[in-house]
Amino acid sequence: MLQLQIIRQDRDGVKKRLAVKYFAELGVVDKVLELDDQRKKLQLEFDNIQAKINTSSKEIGQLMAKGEKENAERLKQQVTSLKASLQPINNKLSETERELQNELVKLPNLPSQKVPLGKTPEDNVIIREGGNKPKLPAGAKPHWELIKQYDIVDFETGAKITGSGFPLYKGKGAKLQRALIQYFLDYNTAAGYTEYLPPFMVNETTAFGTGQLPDKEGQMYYMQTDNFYMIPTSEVPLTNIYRDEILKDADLPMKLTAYSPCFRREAGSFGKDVRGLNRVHQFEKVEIVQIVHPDTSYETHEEMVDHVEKLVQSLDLPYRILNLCGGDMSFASALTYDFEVYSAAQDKWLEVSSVSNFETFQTNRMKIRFKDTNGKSQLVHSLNGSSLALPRILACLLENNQSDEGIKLPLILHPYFGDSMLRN
RNA sequence: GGAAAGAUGCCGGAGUGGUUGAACGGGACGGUCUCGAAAACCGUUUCCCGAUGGAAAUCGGGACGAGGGUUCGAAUCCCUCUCUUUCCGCCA
Repeated sequence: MLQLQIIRQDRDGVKKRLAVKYFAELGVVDKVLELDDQRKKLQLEFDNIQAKINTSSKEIGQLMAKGEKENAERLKQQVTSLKASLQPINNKLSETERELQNELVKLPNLPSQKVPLGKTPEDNVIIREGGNKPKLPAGAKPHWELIKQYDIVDFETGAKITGSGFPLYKGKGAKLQRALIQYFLDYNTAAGYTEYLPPFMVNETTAFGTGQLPDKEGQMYYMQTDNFYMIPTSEVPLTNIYRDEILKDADLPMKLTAYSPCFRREAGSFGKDVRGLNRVHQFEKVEIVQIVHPDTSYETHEEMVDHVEKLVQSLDLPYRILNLCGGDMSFASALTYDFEVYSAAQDKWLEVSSVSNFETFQTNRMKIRFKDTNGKSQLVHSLNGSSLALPRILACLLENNQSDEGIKLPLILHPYFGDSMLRN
C-alpha cells in the first residue's frame, strides 16, 4: 500500500510513476487525496466536540463529589446532546476512513527509476547472461520424457490423488528434490540467512500484509471452514513474522530463508506452457527475505541478485537476468529482476527466481517499522527472492545434462544426492 | 471436541466505574561516581491521528487482545469473536 504521505507530497509525480506500470485508473489518486482532506476535516470536528465532552465529564465527577447534584444533572444533559451531535460525525468519519482505505489499496507500488519502460515481456531488459548453452545430441528429449524414462515424477498418479498439476515425485526424483532443498537452505544460511519452517496456511490478515489480498484470492487455495489460505510462497508467512513490530536499528538487516511447498491455482493460465514441470499447482521452493533500512534497500537488492546468481552458477545452468519493465512487473514491486534458466531440449527460458524490492509497499500494510537514530519510527523496506524454485531447475538439469549413461549432476549436488549421476 | 482460567507498556506484574497513559519491579538508555568497570544514586523511556509551527515544540483526539454495547464518564460492567494456558477426550 502506497504511503499517503508520498501521494500528498507529489500527486502528479505519483501519477507519472503509476503510468509506467500502465495503471489506468489515475483518478484513484485524486479520490484518495479528496477523501484524505475530508477525513482530516471530520477528525478535527470530532476531536473538538469530544474534547468538550471529556472536560464536562470530568466536571460532573467533581460536582458529584462535592454533592452538587443539580448542577451535575444539568451538565449531564448538555453532554448527552453533545454526544448526539457527535454521532453522525463519527459515522461519517469511519465511513470516510473505510473508503480511503479501499481506494488506497487499489494503487500499485511505484516503480523505481531503475525500471525500464515497456508494456510486455519483450520489453524486459537483459542485465546479464551466464553459463553455456549445451549442444544436445540428436534425439535429445524434453524433461517430460526423461521423467518417464527414469521414472522420477508421476503426473498421472498425482492427478489421480489430487488433480492435474500436482506432481508425485518418486524414488531418485524425490531424493533429488530433497537434495536441492537441503543444498539451497545450506547455501542461504551460510550467507547469514536464518532458517525458518513456517506454516503453510495463513490467515486473511497475513495474506493482506504481503499483497495477496485483496484481489488475488483467485490465485490461492482457500480453506473455507477455517478461513485460511494455502501459501503461494513462503514470502507470505516469512515477511509477516515482523508484522506490527518496531525493530531496533541495530537489528537490521533481518535475513530470513525458508523452504516451503507453494500452492498456486494458476487460474486463467493454460496452453502450451503447462507441459511437464513448466507450470504446476504445487511446487517446492526455497525463499529468501530481507527486512532492511530504507537507505540501503537497493544495495540489498543487488546483493540478493548476486547471491542468487552465484547459486544458479553453482548448478552449471545457462541463465540470464532480466530487469522487468513497468508493464510486466507485479502490483507490489518497485523493482524486480527475474532469473531464467535455459531449458535446452524445449529451447525455452524458464523463470526460476524473481528478486524484488517492495520498498514500503508491504511494510506499510504490515506496519513494520524501526527506530532511527533520532528515535523516530519509520517504515523499513522489504525484499524477497526465490533461491530457488525447484521444478524448473529440475527440468533444466534433466534436459541439459542428459547422456546415454544418465543425467549428469553438477558437482555441488553430489554429496547431497549421494551420486554424480541420476541413472536408471 | 468438552471444562476452567486468562489476555494490561520492551518484560514481569498491579489496577474492578471518575487527572491511570497506567502503581511497583526488571530491562534499556543518559548522567553522577571510577583509571576503567561493577555497585549505588539521579533522570529518561508506548504508539497512531489531527491542529498551529520552518523546526524544536505545544495543544486536542484515540489506543489496556479485536469488535460492539451500557454510562455524563470504562483497563475496570455487559455481549460477540480471536488467541493463550491447564485438565479431560482424541491422536502424528
